[in-house]
Amino acid sequence: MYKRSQMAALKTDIFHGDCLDVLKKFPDGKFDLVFTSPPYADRRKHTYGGVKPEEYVEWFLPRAAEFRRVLKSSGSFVLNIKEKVEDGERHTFVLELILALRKQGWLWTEEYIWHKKNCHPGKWPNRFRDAWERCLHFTREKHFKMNQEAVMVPMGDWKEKRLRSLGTNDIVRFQSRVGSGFGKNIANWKDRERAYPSNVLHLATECGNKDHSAAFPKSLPEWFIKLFTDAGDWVLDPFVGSGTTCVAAQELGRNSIGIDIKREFSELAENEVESATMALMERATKTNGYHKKNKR
Amino acid sequence: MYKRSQMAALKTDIFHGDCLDVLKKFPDGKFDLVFTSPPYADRRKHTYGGVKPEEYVEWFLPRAAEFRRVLKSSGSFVLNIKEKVEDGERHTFVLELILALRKQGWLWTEEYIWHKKNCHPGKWPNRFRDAWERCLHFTREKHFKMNQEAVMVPMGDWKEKRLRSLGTNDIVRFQSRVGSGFGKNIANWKDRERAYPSNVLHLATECGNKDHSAAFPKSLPEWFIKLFTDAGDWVLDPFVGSGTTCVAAQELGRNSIGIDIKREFSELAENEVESATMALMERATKTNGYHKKNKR
DNA sequence: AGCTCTTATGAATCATTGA
DNA sequence: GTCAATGATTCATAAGAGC
Repeated sequence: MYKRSQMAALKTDIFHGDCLDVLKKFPDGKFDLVFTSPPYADRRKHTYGGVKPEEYVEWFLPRAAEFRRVLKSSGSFVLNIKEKVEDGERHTFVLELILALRKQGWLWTEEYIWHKKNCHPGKWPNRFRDAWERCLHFTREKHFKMNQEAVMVPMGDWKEKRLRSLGTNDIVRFQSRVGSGFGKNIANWKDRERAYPSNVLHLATECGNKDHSAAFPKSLPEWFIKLFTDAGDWVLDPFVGSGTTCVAAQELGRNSIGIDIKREFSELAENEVESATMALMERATKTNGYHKKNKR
Repeated sequence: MYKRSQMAALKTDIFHGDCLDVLKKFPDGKFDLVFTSPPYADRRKHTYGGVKPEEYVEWFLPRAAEFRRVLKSSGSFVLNIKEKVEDGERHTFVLELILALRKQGWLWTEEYIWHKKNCHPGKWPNRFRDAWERCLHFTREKHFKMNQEAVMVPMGDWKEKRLRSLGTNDIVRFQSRVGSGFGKNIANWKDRERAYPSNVLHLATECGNKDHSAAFPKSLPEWFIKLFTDAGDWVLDPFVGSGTTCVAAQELGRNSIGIDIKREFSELAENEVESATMALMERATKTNGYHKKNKR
């Protein structure tokens, strides 16, 4: 919850264009976190992104160099990505990208796993449903900003009391919450103890009744924003899509810049951010309502 | 549960030596599955395996060539591995290994994630607990043996509610199909109690009362043995350690060969297999007890 | 408010058909 | 023959409606 005065100071801007060009405007070391989910390599030319797997690394590297320039030395770069299947095999372009980014000077500090609890259904003779994506964590330096306490998870004495009455599915689900820090019921639990999460995040993909679709749920950037930035810091998403990262940043009191090459996306992102702003302000107004009324 | 006669026909052998040499004894295409968790690369020389990260790929490749030779063309090679942290960064030798194995002719069909539900505790300033490992799935051919039904899991509780009435969207989806698919499909769903798993495995690490610790729980090889072999097939673990893979294979009615270069391990594995055999036979004896008594 | 129940849909992949 | 489009298959979640 943020007061109006704080919100007013917050900046959230969406730019239309190729991040390679747009980022030229920004000074060195502006951002504390780059979080993004770039267009995945795709064999078909005319889909969004349309970068062929063979050319992906080459296409990505100059952009990554700009991310590196505008990132603070204490900052983090989190890349949400997953290789598709082509011709029955997993692509190797993500592996090659990791190797190439290291050559560019990035440290491959960690690989977080996003476990998609409700992955896409389907059945094939040679594989199961793909229920995970990589969240690659790169840094410029060995020492970087990390607020581990910000993503701690409440834990109850669930082992003794509840475990027996639950089915296996519930246990998995419970573990999921402990691992991720999300889930509505968590607020209701008595906060007896708090535990650090692991490097496996259990989040469902958002599949509400929205007319557009984000690549990832808001809770994904939320988690990394809380972990790698403080309030008032600057977050960048160079492939912002429908604006999810910027909305998350704004709601958490961080400044953010989003860039997208598709006009329909940058416009959509602006709308998303705007309506999120309205919602936040409304909440803030209600919270401060009594004072405001009296002052008038 | 297997009868004595079946068990008697089962072979489970442990060999001492470097798998590169030992495998020379075996003919081409003997095995249906190679499941293993090799010694991890380690900077410190005197630990088990003692292979340096820089030399890991070079060390692994000739052995992988032998695995490939002794594997049936319909077989699978599952490699449980995870890069350690060195100097604050994740090693890249696993990525390089995947690329090298593809060059050797393997197909990188899939990457399964083993989510370690109760992973090792610990706290570091720059990372969380590591709660996952890779299970890399390589094959020789695009079409290979896969018994998906053998690893199906109970469905979530959503099913009962869902099936009471079909949503309009379901109807639309069904209608998009040709002709009589509608009724057929409902029947499919109604009888379905079990669902196919995803490529994320939720298994706890074993923390039993044993005085030694296996690298992975028995349930890990069990899952892949059920998935990629039939009863009576042949399983190989070229770095068998304490024998977990062979025990799992035997209990599932598969023949198996285990190899380890450390004598203490190959001996331990033999003991493990032997006591597992005893346990199995005892169970079988009890099951068949009535007949046996009468026959005597 | 807090349940239960309904409904849409999601960075999927393979086999088949069509150009 | 190569490449692109379409259909078939499938599970779990959360928003929204109803009570």
